[in-house]
Amino acid sequence: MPAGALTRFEPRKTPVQPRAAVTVGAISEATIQILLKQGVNRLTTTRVAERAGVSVGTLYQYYPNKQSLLFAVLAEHLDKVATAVEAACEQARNQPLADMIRPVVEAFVDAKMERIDISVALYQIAADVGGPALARRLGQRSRKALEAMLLTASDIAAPPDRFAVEMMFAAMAGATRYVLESGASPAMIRSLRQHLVVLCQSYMRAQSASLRATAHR
Amino acid sequence: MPAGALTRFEPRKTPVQPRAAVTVGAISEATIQILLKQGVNRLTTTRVAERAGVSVGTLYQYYPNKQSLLFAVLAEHLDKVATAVEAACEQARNQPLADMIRPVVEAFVDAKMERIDISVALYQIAADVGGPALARRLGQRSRKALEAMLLTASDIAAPPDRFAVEMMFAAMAGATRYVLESGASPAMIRSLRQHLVVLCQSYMRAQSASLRATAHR
Amino acid sequence: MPAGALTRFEPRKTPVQPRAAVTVGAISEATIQILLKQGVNRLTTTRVAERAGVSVGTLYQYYPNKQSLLFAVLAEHLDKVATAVEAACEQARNQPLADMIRPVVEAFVDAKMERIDISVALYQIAADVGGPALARRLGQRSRKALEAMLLTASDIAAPPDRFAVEMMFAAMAGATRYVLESGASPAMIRSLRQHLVVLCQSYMRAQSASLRATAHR
Amino acid sequence: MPAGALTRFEPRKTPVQPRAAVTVGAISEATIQILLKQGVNRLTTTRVAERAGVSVGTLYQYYPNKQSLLFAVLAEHLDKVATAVEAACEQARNQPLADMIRPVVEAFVDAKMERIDISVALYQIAADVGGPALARRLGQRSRKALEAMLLTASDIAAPPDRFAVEMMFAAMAGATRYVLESGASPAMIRSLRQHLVVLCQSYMRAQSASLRATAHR
DNA sequence: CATGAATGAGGTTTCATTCAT
DNA sequence: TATGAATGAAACCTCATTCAT
Repeated sequence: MPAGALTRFEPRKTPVQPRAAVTVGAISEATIQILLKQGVNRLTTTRVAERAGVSVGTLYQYYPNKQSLLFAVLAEHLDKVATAVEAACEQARNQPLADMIRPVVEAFVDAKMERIDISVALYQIAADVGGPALARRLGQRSRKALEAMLLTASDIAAPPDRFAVEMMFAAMAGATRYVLESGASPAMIRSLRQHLVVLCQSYMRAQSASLRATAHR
Repeated sequence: MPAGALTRFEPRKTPVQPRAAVTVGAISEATIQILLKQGVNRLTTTRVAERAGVSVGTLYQYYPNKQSLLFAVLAEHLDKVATAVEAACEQARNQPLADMIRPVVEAFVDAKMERIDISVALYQIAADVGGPALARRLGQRSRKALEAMLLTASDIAAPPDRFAVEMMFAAMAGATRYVLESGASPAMIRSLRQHLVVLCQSYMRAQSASLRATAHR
Repeated sequence: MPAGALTRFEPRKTPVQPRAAVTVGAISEATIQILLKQGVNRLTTTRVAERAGVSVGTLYQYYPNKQSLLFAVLAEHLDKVATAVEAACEQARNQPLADMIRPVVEAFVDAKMERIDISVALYQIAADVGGPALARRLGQRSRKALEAMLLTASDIAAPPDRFAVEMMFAAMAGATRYVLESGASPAMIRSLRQHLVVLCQSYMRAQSASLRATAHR
Repeated sequence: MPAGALTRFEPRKTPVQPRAAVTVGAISEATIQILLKQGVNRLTTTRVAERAGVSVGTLYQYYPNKQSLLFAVLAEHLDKVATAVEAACEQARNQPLADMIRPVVEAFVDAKMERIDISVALYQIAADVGGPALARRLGQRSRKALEAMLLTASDIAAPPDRFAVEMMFAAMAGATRYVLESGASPAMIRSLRQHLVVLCQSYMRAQSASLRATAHR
């Protein structure tokens, strides 16, 4: 996906009247439902409209094409996740490394799990619709928040470098995806939370330790 | 994708005659090429056949339907990766933990990067064709090999548990995917290799360390 | 288009209030603009209304349907042309044939060229909206005016017959259309004027000359 | 229509097998029939295919889109007319002006009238599909043939200039169109033939006479 | 009167798959 | 066995028109 291609998916018009806002919400929700119950291949604009209780024409008043609909749903979800991570990073400043990582990781997992259905549904459409590009955008936002937070860690001389933070985030996302696509039982989710905390803590520690050694010399 | 759904995608017949093998190879390669140059949405059986230099009819002699074709291509790739990981695990037995992890991680990354084009192309179709299920299958194979290897580690009392190994693998796969979908410049790939080694080593160390502590007491 | 079909297109009501007249004018103008800038295929009632600065609902207050709108615009234009020709015929009575033809032809060309944009735009919709029938109506009006004028020609015994006059008019319209659809540069328009004068003069002369010869014998 | 836009309409593949040739012919004919019996607005690709006795899919094997179908039908017709005019011009060389004009005009009218249905049908689609551009192309071909012929006229010093020839052709086409769209009874067609001969003869005579006068001086 | 959200029939086009040659 | 013309269901999307506000 070339840079800037994301603009193609912008919604057609923002609903102003209350009636319209309801309609748009119903369409979003219908999209998720169909994705979950029927799968991407059976996701058609007609079916979405039908389930949302409106006509296709109405759907196309708000989204210029099918992709923009999927894009909007995906973007909204990713935005929520990124926002949750950012908030957690804000909260967790000025603490030892391990105490920073834990709440952030937990915030990420919790945000993903709040609407498990949505999370699972959206993996299916990420491939079309510029999913990678969106994911990268989300990754960058989170990375910045993480970096800012790590600068305030009370027990390390220098924070891990930019790439390490990206790696951590990508690893976290990958493991979460794996669990979600494997069924995501409550037990698994609990394990995921705990293991991801350990994984991120030890990785960050490893990346910053060497720097601290250098700094102390 | 419900369990057992994978059998639906098996190819129609295994080519034994040399001519047939060539044809099948050409079709596979054509699939990748089109995926890369035109995207999933423009991947049609007719186009694949055309690029492979055969007629659609011939394509349908080897694959009962489009999904089975995609499935075959994806399965072949994942199989190569799993095999590479298994071989590395075999090789790396009876060594300290860190010296085990490194070659295995590197084997994984290298297997993925050997045909970057294929890896990238296949992310696009994974959703359609039972990708998650296949990935899980791959994950299990690799996990078994890893577990067997870890049992022989010379410097830990007890290996990380099953879930931790799965986590590690999923994290590795997720980070790799992120890099591949971000463009995968040679520099990034090098960084990925190094960071993943550290990530996996420190995570495995963390998971086994506590056990060792317990064991030593 | 069957005879009588034109009545179906009459506008819904003639605006009497000044505000309404402004609205109707804006709608007409918007129709032309869209026709020119976007083409018939993108001419939608919504777009016309939008460009005219009113809502679709308002548009439908003045025109019962899309066709009636197009019809009105086309009819208005053709009416102006016919009126211009009639006026010229009125003015040019009681003169030698050649001196009659010239001002009438020039009046026709000038009427068409006064709003080149409209002329060009309307060729696009003529087919849909009973254009041929309207054109015939225009042709008849002009023919009558021409016949009346030709009866007063000072230098011929008998005027060309009815069919010849129709031919002349059709030929004039055809040549004008050709020039308009070829781009209608100022130079071409000048040439068109001159050549059409010659063409019509010589044709009319030819048609009436024989009669004169007969009459003189 | 911008220059070069015509290439967009080229047919998708030329039929080679006899079965395919039949199919293509049937599609063309069906297009004309629907145009005549139902009008442009009811001309849909589905309907064309249905009447041709094939499926829509088949239609799209030979024409990449609806426009290309219409374009092909129109182009074929115009080509026949141009060819007829060229042949007539070829035949009529080295004669007095009037004896040249007559057969050429008659050839044009006859070519148009050979399939009156097609001629009438096609006026409807000319507006889309680059009709003006095609008509211009036809005009140029005919003009060249006419110019070449006029150079051999035995009774004039210099032939009419390029623009005059174009005018004559456009006038002829316009008058013919008028008659066709007015119903084209046999009687009208006979009159049209005769009048157009006179019109063209007298116009060409008028345009070349002045030159002859110049030449004799 | 004006607005503009909603409607839904219907149009264009694609593409997996079959089967006569 | 290989071919590729034919199929037709089904997808996406548009737009003239209505009607509750």
